[in-house]
Amino acid sequence: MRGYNYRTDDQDDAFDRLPAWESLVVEGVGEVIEFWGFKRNMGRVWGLLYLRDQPMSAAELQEALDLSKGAVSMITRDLEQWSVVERVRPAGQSIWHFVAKVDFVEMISRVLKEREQNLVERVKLGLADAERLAREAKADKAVIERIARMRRLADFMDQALSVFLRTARLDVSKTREVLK
Amino acid sequence: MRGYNYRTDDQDDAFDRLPAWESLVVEGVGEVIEFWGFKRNMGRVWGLLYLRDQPMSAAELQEALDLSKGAVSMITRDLEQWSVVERVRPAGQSIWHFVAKVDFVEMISRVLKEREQNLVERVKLGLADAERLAREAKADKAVIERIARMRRLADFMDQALSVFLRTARLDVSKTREVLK
DNA sequence: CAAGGTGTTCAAGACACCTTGAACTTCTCT
DNA sequence: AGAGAAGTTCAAGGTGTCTTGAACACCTTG
Repeated sequence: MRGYNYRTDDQDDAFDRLPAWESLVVEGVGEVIEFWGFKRNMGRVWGLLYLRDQPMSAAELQEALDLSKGAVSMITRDLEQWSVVERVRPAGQSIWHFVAKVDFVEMISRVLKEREQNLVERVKLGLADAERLAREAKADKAVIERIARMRRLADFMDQALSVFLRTARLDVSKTREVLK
Repeated sequence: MRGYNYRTDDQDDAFDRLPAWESLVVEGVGEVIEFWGFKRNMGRVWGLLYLRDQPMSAAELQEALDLSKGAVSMITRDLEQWSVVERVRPAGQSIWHFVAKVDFVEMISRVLKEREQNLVERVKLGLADAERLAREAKADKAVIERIARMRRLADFMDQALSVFLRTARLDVSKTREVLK
């Protein structure tokens, strides 16, 4: 998988700033998140916030995860938009802090579904057009049939993913709050 | 999603070389394949071979899909390795031709499963280490519990994907050969 | 086995995506 | 309202991945 990791000023990386177990968790979540098509650092930030279970400021995140100021700003904004992180202001503090929310599987589901639906929709329309055009052009009957079969395959893809997402959510909620 | 598309010598692209319906199918398959993490051109090649349902030479593929010679060689090799394309030599021909095989969903399943299993395995090991280290370091009990919960989440991910893949294969085989 | 075409490899290049860091904006407190 | 800190934006640069194209290796046929 692809992985970006700038800011490796020699051995001055995250492994030196965090207890070993925190590094392991943070990097693990980062990889999983990346697998699902998000930015690795979104996972790292969420992971640390979840593990610590206490509000952290942008500066603290920047230090702990060895990110730039800008990166922290953008990543927290993303996480907030996906509502897996919340921005809070502890009593008597003027600085925003972040806390992890736990509807994490929700986020993956939502995005995956959305991305996949856009795609399948588009492809299905394309295949419908293709079928029509092939008919108009009096293409071979077998060709038209194969296009029709592909449309069916697209439907299956859709269904299978729905089942997957339903299962994922179910599994997670079944055990009464895996996280938190 | 990412998409590469070199070799766009002005309007000299694939849309001019193929009947419109073929372009639609080819590009559609390309997009779907890309969604699943493969190279777009793998999908385009397989799509055309499937649609045409007749052996095509490397030169024909190159011309039809506007690829370079090297690209055709590498892509067909990939597809062959995933056994979704077969290399044949029509009677009395010295040139290799390619034909589409139909275990396409199989390919996606196999690869997805493999990729995901590698990842989950690695992450689970990491989380196990993390838990051990946290214990040894006498970290807060709640922290340890949260790490344990994450391990459970990883298991769920595993299961959910298994269900997805099983469903996909089932759906496809249930209807007796969607493709072909 | 020699010539010419067919097929493969791989370094260089192209592209999309991510991150940086400094300029800029907004906020907070006095 | 002003100073300084907190937070955001975005052009420039970095990184990984895919493609190109030419050099090379391999066939095949006469």
